[in-house]
Amino acid sequence: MTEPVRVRFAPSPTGKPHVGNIRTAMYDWIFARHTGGKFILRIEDTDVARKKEGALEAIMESLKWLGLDWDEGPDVGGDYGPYFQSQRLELYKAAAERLVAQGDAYYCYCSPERLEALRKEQEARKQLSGYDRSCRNLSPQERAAKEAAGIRPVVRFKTPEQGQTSFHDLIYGDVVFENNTLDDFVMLKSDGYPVYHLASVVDDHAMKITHVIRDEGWISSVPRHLLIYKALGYEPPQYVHHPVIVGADRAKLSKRHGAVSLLDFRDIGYLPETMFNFLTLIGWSLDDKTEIMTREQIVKNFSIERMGKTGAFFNTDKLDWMNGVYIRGLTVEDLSDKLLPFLDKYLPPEIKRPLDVNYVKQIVPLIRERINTLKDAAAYADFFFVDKLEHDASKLVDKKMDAETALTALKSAEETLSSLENFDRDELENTLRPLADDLGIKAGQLFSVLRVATTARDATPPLFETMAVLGKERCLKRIKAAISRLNNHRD
RNA sequence: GCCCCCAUCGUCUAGAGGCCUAGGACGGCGGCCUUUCAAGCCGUAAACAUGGAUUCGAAUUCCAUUGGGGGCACCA
Repeated sequence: MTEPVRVRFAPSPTGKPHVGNIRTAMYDWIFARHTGGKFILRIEDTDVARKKEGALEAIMESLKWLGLDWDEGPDVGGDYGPYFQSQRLELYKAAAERLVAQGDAYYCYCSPERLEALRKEQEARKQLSGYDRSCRNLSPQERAAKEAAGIRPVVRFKTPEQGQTSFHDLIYGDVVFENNTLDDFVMLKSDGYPVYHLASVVDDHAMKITHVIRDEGWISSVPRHLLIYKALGYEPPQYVHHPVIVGADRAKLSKRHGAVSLLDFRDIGYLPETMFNFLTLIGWSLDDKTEIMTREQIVKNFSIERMGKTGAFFNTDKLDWMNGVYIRGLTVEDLSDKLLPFLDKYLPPEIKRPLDVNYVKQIVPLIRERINTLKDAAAYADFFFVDKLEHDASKLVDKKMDAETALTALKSAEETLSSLENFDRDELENTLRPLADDLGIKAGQLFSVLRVATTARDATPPLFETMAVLGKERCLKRIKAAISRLNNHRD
């Protein structure tokens, strides 16, 4: 019988998680849900210096926004807590001391200065090879002297100098390392905090983690982990390393690649379902054609075997397209609700708040297939809200028309429209098409002038619908304004 | 310098020896629809890094080379 799957997302609280970090969490979560296992959130806060205020909140917020709920973690607890490594220091210390007692580790009293000098020298010789093991065989007397001098030691692992360490990665396959390419790495710092290698091994074992899913960059530290597992007599987990997301320069994604935090995408108006779908598709595919998938479909069909091993670029063009697909799939009600806070935030400040929900609902069908992010709506639809339009005289006069004709058209339109009773889409069309005939111009020409007059734009949703939503009063006012603008311009 | 990983259209990918004159998607280009802009639909250009080897047959296997990425911290 196989044990139930337990996977963990183990971020260190150093900032807002970017899409690469979060994709790892997604694979964890999807795999857990797919197998009916548990998804655990563990905070690796063992580096006091790098810890950032608000990072924990940002991590949880990111996960929640994407719908990645955790079964055990800092806030919800669980049988294997605590879930902050800073609260598990005794465990790491005990493990380290045990390894020292067993002869698999030793105390090292080398000063940071000495290590720094050593590294410098190795770099100069182009022979980086790690710690020189000078404390590996200190005599009891030597050690006592160092202790007496008040030096707080670190604990280093006694890496075998021969043999090899290998493992089978579920994505990358078999990987072999020569032990003599590894050094005696630090497990426990002098401040009593563990280093990642020790802490993650101790915790993964204590928390009964079955699969370690993390990015490819960790492959090179697996042998260290394996060595610790072996010394401690623990069974190692299955390893699942996945490729990273890269920036435009093909280097691993990081802060310097711009706005890549997941929460930034939320704030620009990408939908969580878009991000979920899109991010899984970087590095995983269902088949040779399926791209738009619900969370349920992904969970149901997910498999590690179908994950790739090549680093991938985060293509925002495709993301925009996909977000558009999801936006168009929303009901008017739903999209209106989602749009409201974005309109509120990004529409010009002089527009009266609160915005009229029912008015927004009328606008939504007109802009739905014209926006790719929720934020786009404000810039696209502001003419529905602003009070005074700034007409561009050159736009008012269509290329195929002179100012005189445009003016005449606007005046006739104003006169005709003012007598309309319903001012709905059909009535507008039934009135304006014949009007173009009467004026002796093409329908398109008339529509063009009216479009600019009523919206100050040359690209808008369909004219009749737009005018109907704007309403008779507002349209007539704007047409009048356009007429006087043209008059002034002519003089 | 040493170690590890990777390599199909511009991008994300399908492809696990013959189904590949390499499929899909985004983006590009052309067209249709059309009152503008979109959306939608149709079409089109575009890739197996290179060299060997194995095989009747290789994008698929093996070995080099080249290129890219990562690691070699009292960071994770």
